[in-house]
Parts: sequence; structure tokens; C-alpha cells
Amino acid sequence: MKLKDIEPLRQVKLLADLDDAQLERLSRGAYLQRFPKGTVLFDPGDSPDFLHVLLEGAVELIGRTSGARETTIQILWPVDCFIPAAALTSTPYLMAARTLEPSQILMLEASNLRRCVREDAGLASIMIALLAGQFREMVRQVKDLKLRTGTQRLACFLLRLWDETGEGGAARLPFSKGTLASRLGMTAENLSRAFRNLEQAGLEVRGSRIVVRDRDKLEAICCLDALIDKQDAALSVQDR
Amino acid sequence: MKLKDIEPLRQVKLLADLDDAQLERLSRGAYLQRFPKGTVLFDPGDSPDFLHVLLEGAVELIGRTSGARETTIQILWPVDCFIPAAALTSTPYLMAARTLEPSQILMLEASNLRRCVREDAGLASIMIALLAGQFREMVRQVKDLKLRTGTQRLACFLLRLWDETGEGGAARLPFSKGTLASRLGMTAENLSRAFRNLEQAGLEVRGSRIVVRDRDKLEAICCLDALIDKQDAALSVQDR
DNA sequence: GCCATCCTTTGATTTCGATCAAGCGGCGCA
DNA sequence: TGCGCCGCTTGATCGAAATCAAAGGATGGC
Repeated sequence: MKLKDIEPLRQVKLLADLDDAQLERLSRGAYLQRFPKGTVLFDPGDSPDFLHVLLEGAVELIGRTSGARETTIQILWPVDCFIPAAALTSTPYLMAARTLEPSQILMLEASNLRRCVREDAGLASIMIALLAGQFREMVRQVKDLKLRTGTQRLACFLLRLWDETGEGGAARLPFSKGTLASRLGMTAENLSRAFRNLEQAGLEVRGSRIVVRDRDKLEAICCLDALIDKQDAALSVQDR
Repeated sequence: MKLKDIEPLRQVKLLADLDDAQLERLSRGAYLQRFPKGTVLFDPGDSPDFLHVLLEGAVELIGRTSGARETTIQILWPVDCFIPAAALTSTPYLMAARTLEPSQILMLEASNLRRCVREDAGLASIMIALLAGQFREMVRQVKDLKLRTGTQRLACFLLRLWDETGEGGAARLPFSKGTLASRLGMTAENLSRAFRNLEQAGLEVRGSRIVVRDRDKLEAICCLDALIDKQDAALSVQDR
């Protein structure tokens, strides 16, 4: 399905400041499509023909080795783009992408995007902010993996979840525990045990419902670090 | 020491295509400086006033937690830039930087860089390629950490080193084993044991001299993966 | 309602890596 | 020459996480 109008693009926060003409150029050769849950959008090694924009649903980015082992590297929520680093430089994907939920995805033609970026410094600055944010997210993950234990990673994840959604009563895990385990770099078995450990620290778990009874105790466990755990605010190529 | 001319900038491969006027603008408020070994250039949380360009020597980027634990996230060689993601978006560093060797470093004023990027789509495209490459490097590291054991990471590191420098006889570790251990996400003790294990796979280690006697056996151990282990070629915002 | 399937939990065991402790060897320096 | 420091190695022990095996528990289809 070809894109009829530029409205969907308006949902992308980073693109909000572009004018109609810029958005029109950007959306040439674009598709808006729905995918059922579990659809593989691309595999590692594929060459990127589109920049994907997730408008509805959820997508996981997956790393693989030849030995069939795989791990969830990132989980994306609307509205987010993937994977600009590959699409902008026309280099093979390092990760696979698979929908975790029925999803609506806007696909911008990569070659057209590259042309727009080469000609339009404003759009280029937006892409720079996007890439910088994604780089920083990966740096955070490396720090998380190398400096913390599995239980600590879980505790930090839960605290962030709690602060974002759980304030009033209970938070809800936004995906399966198997996926969470993979995202945190542990097995499903160990994730289960980690939850059990955290119950001694005032955490309440029933299915995917989470209640943090004692925030301080949980913080003490995971040695929360503002630079790892706080998301960046909206980035831009501006002085501040 | 203020920058007298734009010659040093010519050494940065990504900037090679810029003309004199562009380079002159970019180098306004720039410094060229030498630092002894072990100098801390900045700490996590600092706000980035410069984009650093390493012209000579070596620099390590370090992640820390509040608990004083630290890990080497990346080791940089000439000519490379750090850290564009922070400098371009004016967000606090997530890592510290420390010289591993006496180093010569070019420091481009960040606010001037941001101005140049906003106005110059060509320069912006170069920064996009730079950021994309760094993002991909971090993705590779996450895959490396989550999908391989310490010994496998070492084997892969050595194979890459061997292919780059060791062909004729012996390769030489470019930094101390302690630093290598931290970079690979293991302790110095375990690194030592990992070397011992690999000696059963036809590896020869004497001090920092390495000889790969049986490349195939080593490859079999580390399940080499082209997408993790091969460096990207020169990136750009071009079709290919 | 019932069955098949998938997700999750639990226990037992093994592997891997961190930590602790001690010893070796080189190097700079008084 | 002798001393102390630092980087590296080695062994012993501890803790964390992976693996293997099995059993609940939820879910969706028929």
C-alpha cells in the first residue's frame, strides 16, 4: 500500500518541525503497512531498503550468531525509527527485526531518505540527533551488561518501569517474561529466580503485575546510575 | 594552544573531501594539544565542550558505576573522533576518556561544530556516517557480550588482530593485558586462563607476542561471525 | 469442556566467571 | 646491589548463571 498522505509522518516527534514540502519529499516511495504478530521484517545481513517507523504495536531487534543462539537487543515502542544507522549508510543490518504485537509500520524508502538528507541540512540534523540517541542507548546497554549482575539489571528495569507507569498501584510488564529475559541477557529460568530474589526486597510479582513496595530497598540493590538508567530527553543539534 | 592551520583536519579521513573554507569554519576555536599517558580528558556527566580528534597515541573510553567499578568500553586509535554523539547533541558524557599513551589530540569546539552542521548538509552527512559507524560498533559489542563466552571473545579479538597485523610471523598486543581484560569484559585472572585454554588450540603466547599456528582451530572455537567481527568499510550517506 | 501448546516455575547439576591469596618476574630507583 | 612496585600468573574457593529435567498453569482452538 502506497502512502496516500503525509499525516503519519507528523506522528514522528523528531519530524514535527518539518514543513509540508519537506515531508512530501521524504515520503516519496513510502509504504504504510500492517503486520501480524511475529512477522520477521528483516534479517541480519539483509541490505536496508527502507527506514522503518513504528506507529503502532511493538518490535524487537534481535542479534544472532551462526550457532542459532539469539538475543533481544532492543524493544521498540511507538513512535520510533529503526534502523537509521543501516538505512542511512546503506550497510547490511546487524540485527533482525520481528513484531512482538500486531503493528503498523511506515516504511520510508532508504535511497530517497539518503537523497533528502544530503540536500537538507535541517533533516540531516534531525537524523544526527536520532543516531546520537541510539548510540547512547547502546552505550548504556554495554555498561549495564558489563557492570551489573542479572538481578541488578532486572531491578533497574523494574524501577524504570515503575517510575513510568506504576505510580498509581501496579505496573504491568509490557511483554512476556521470556522476551524480558532475553532483553536483559539472561535465561528465562534465571529471570524467574531473580524475581524471587527481589521479593525479599519488597517487590510483589503476580504474573505480569508488579508492585514496588519498597523503592529504597530496590534502589540499594541495583546501584541505580542516572547516566545508565535515565533516558535522554529530546535530543537536537542545538546549544543548550 | 590555538590551532594555527587546518592541516591536522586533513588527517581525518571522513573530512578529506571538505574544501578549505569548510575546514576553516570547522576549526574555529579549535585547539591542538599533547597529553601525557594516563591523562583523564573528561568524566561521565561532564558536558562536552569539544569534539576530540585523536591524531597520535591511544585513548580508552571507560564506563563507571557509582560503586567505583569500571570497564573499558572502547579503545581508540588514530585517526578517530570521540565522542560525536555527546558533542553534537550537547548531552553529558556517558563515559570517561583517558589516554593510554602520550597522545596528540585535536579539540574542535562543540558549539561551533553544531553551528557548522546545522548550516552545511555535506558536513552533516559526514557526521551521520560517523555516528552510524559508532552505533554499529556498539551493537557489535552488545552481541559479543550477550552471545559469546569470555574465551570466545578473546579468540575473536586475536583473530582480528592477527588478520590486521600478524600475517608475517607474529602479532603484538597493542596494550596491556589488564586493559584487554577490561575491554573484553573479564578479569585479568580469567584472561590469563583464557590464553592458557587457547594454547590448546594452536595459539602461541609469550608476553605480548602472539602467533596463531592453527587459524582454523581458533575459528572453530569462537564461532566467528562476519557481522560481529568485520569492521565496516568507510561509511557514507550514499547509495551503493 | 477438553485437549494441545506454550509460558513459567522449580529443583538438581554443571559450567563459567569473580574473588581471594600467594608467588613470580621485570623494572625503576635509591 | 637491594628494595619496592607493578603487571601477570596460578591455585583454591565462592558465587552467578547456564543447562537439563520435570511439573504446574494459562491460553486458545476444536
